[in-house]
Amino acid sequence: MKETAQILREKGLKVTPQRIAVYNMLLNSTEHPNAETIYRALEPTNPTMSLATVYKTLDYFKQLGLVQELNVGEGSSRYDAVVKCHPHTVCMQCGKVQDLFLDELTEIHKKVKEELDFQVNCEQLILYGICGDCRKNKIEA
Amino acid sequence: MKETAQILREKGLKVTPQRIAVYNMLLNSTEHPNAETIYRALEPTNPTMSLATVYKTLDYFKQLGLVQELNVGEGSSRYDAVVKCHPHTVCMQCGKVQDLFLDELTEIHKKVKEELDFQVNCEQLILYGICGDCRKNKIEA
DNA sequence: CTGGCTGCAAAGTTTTTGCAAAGTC
DNA sequence: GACTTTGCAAAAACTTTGCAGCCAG
Repeated sequence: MKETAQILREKGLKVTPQRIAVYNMLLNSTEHPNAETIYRALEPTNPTMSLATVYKTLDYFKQLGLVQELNVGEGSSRYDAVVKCHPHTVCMQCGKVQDLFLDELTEIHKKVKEELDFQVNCEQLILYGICGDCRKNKIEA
Repeated sequence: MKETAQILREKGLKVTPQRIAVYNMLLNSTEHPNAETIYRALEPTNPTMSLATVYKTLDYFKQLGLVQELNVGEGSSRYDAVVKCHPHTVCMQCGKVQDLFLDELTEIHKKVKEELDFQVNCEQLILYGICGDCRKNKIEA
């Protein structure tokens, strides 16, 4: 696996501890954290880290295609280091956000192009519902 | 067509000029306005209308299923009086947001249920791209 | 060194809240 | 008349900005 430092350098960014920390946190997490969550996770190990830097860093990363911003209807944006367009499920009970990969979407792109003359670049599909765990807990309760 | 006043009454809401105005504006527009836009559109005819009331009204409507909130990645939320879950296209050039109806999504719901044990209630599919008009203008320019 | 990066605090946006006055039923 | 709803202003929540000092290359 490529070094985070090298990836940043290739994108023309200076390599700083803050940037490495943010990117690694996103790579090693599946929870799609928001800026605040990233900040709080990194604060203990990077005592000088500031929330503004997290925002600035995420903004750079987003523009350089290193991360994807995701808004599932909460107040704040979540971030995902998986950059390729892919759907997400959002559990309306526990709030968990999970990745998902579906082939069916390419067909939809084609159809929309033909029928509406709309050229799709990227899509965001958010499936709201109740995850298996929460359904189980509901029945037990 | 059912009277707006009657719809509100059936939902257990008191009928006020502000609520009628907001709901009618959403019904008669296809632009998926945000709270600010609604407010500015109604201000001339409803001089006492306030932005806070627009927000409160939209919040009631959302909870009662009269409108749908839509976040396409701008700072603010847009609102749609078409309540049934349906996809939207967002033109990355002109910003236009359009409705779309696709049957393919029911299949996706079924697949996600079977493979991930995730029960989908509602989905939000946003297709980002360039609309026909903008592509035409680009070629001409 | 030098230009980009950080961290702070202040400001900007969007949305929510508290409460007195007004309006609905 | 009882109880909501409104509108104002203040506050909250999230994000961006300005700038002095710091750090990577």
